Amino acid sequence: MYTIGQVSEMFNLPISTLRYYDKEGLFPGMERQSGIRKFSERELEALRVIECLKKSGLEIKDIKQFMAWCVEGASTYPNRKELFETRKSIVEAEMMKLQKTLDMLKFKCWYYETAIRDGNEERLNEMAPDRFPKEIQGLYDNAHS
Amino acid sequence: MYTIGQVSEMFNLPISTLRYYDKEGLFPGMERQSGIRKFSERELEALRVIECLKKSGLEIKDIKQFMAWCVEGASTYPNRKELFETRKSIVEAEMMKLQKTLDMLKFKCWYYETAIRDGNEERLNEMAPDRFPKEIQGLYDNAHS
DNA sequence: ATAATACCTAAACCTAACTTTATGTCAAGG
DNA sequence: CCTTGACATAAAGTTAGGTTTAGGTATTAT
Repeated sequence: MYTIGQVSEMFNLPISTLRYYDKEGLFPGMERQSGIRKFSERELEALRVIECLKKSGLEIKDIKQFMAWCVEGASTYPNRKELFETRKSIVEAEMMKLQKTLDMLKFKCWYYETAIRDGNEERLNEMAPDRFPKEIQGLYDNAHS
Repeated sequence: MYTIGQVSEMFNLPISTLRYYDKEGLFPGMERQSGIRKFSERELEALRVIECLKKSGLEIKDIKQFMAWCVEGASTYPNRKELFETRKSIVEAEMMKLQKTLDMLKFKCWYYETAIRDGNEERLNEMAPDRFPKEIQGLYDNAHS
């Protein structure tokens, strides 16, 4: 059993955030001893799931729904599975977008390295994309597709 | 030359967003004809960079700074290059975090598939992580590291 | 000529996810 | 005893990144 302060340290989250999560119903049925929250292993796992679902773009109110399903029991397994399948697809799509972003950033790094070497952007701006070095062309194409 | 409505369609961005970006100084020196914005190829490329930098987590005010550097000329090439290098590192770190998130989501998909087959979570909850199927163990380890 | 469109501005409004503030309880140490 | 530190609550405040509203201008179609 952990106090809010210990959990705050363990997860590197402000105490105010943990209290906010609790208020929003993200720890249904958390124990208390004379008003003081007692975080058990169940709440720590909840917190891991919260961080995962948040990162996947899920809103607090929908995380609350998931936690409510967990309390409801075996009948909600399909709901929970579908939720994770959906978040998985969303994160996969997000990673592809981020890869494009990354390719654009790498292209721009090359662009400015070249501009610094040249002292200006004239040569770059007159260069057709198919005259870029081959690996840069790949970045450029992916970033602009 | 394009009107704000055309650019809105091309980039699938609300007109209000384009005007907001302009107000925030993200299109320095954009042309106007009797008050009406004229988006040139320069602004379209700016917009591509804006979307890229936004996705990398950069704030509007810092994107404005970058646009100001572009106006300033060749002396700011090093600043611009460093900005892109930094964003690149940040996006790379972000992708690793997202990969962990994804592994957690995949693990949970397997978990609920199994729970549905078993009808309950008892067997799962008594199973030590090293008894998970091999590919699931990999996901679990990465997600919990 | 009038009505629909597409543009313009300034300023108010919105939302999620926290964070801060003000106030209070309680246990342990000096 | 009294101060310090960790906990508690309710309610107000914050922030970024837009969006909406209210009011106006200018061009085009009927």
